[in-house]
Amino acid sequence: MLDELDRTILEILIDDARISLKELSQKVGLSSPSVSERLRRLEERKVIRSFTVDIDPVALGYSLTAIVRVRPLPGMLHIVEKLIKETPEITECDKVTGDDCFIGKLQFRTMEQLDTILDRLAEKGETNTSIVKSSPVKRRLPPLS
Amino acid sequence: MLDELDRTILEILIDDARISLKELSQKVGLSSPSVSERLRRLEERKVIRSFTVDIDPVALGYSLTAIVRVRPLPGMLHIVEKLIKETPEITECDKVTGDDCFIGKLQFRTMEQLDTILDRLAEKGETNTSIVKSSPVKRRLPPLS
DNA sequence: ATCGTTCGGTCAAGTTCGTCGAGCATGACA
DNA sequence: TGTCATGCTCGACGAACTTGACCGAACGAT
Repeated sequence: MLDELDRTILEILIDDARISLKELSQKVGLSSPSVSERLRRLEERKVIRSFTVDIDPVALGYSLTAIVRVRPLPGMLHIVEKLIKETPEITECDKVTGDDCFIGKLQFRTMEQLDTILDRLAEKGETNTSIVKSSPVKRRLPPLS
Repeated sequence: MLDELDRTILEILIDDARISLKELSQKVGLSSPSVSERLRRLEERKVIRSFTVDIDPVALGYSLTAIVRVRPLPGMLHIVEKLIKETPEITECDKVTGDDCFIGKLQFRTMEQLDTILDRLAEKGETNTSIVKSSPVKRRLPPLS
């Protein structure tokens, strides 16, 4: 499915997606056309979803993060889902099993802003909010094995 | 702090971090040395944390995701934190205010694997697990404004 | 066993790209 | 008004990428 070379390539790209093909090919011990072709195939197979940039929310002024669980009031499920999608400060949200229906991450600048956003949600469901104090595990990949 | 051009550059890079300087500079209407310099400064200022690649966990065999909340037993906080960090299937984890102390995301292949991981955690704290059914909001950035 | 095909790989060429230095426009300020 | 800092463009040169031709190993069918 993914051979040793592919894994090496991915690990290098996770750290620096803008590395040149030449340097990348030297690190993995292949020629640059070969690596180029492997990259093409990894993208084609959707192993690589995209090359992107990791931006620090703090640098954008979003110095606070919260995790919000939402349990929509009866009949409100679709309205809540729409509201969540339309709230740009909610930067990710999953629909889950269990009592809570949605669990989302919220980036915000001030408590006042948090309050405003939660007020809107609270009209349509029960919310439960936790402020993030630190992130012991930063986003990482599970083992590539 | 971040002018219009910087925002445009970032938006383009979010979609394609491997775009050439030349093409990027054409899109933003600057010369390539200028864009190169802006990129350098965005990295220097840590607005850009890194260029990376977005890999589909499903392509790695991790077809299931769960969100786990953990409330360590008295005295177990540091042990739980260590355990979480050492569990590679936990791909992100925040320490939060409220009843739960940790909220993490878990990628796994089979229910059996989930069970094994949760068993280990349950020795040291109370856990509450929700299986992800869908992701209405995929990872995105808050407004760059 | 041998032939043909496919799948990765290399190499070399031509082209494209990035970087560097020089020079120019603008605005802040003594 | 002169000076300086900043941020830009331009052009040239060296570096990197893409493309096409070719090679060899693995493998299935005859």
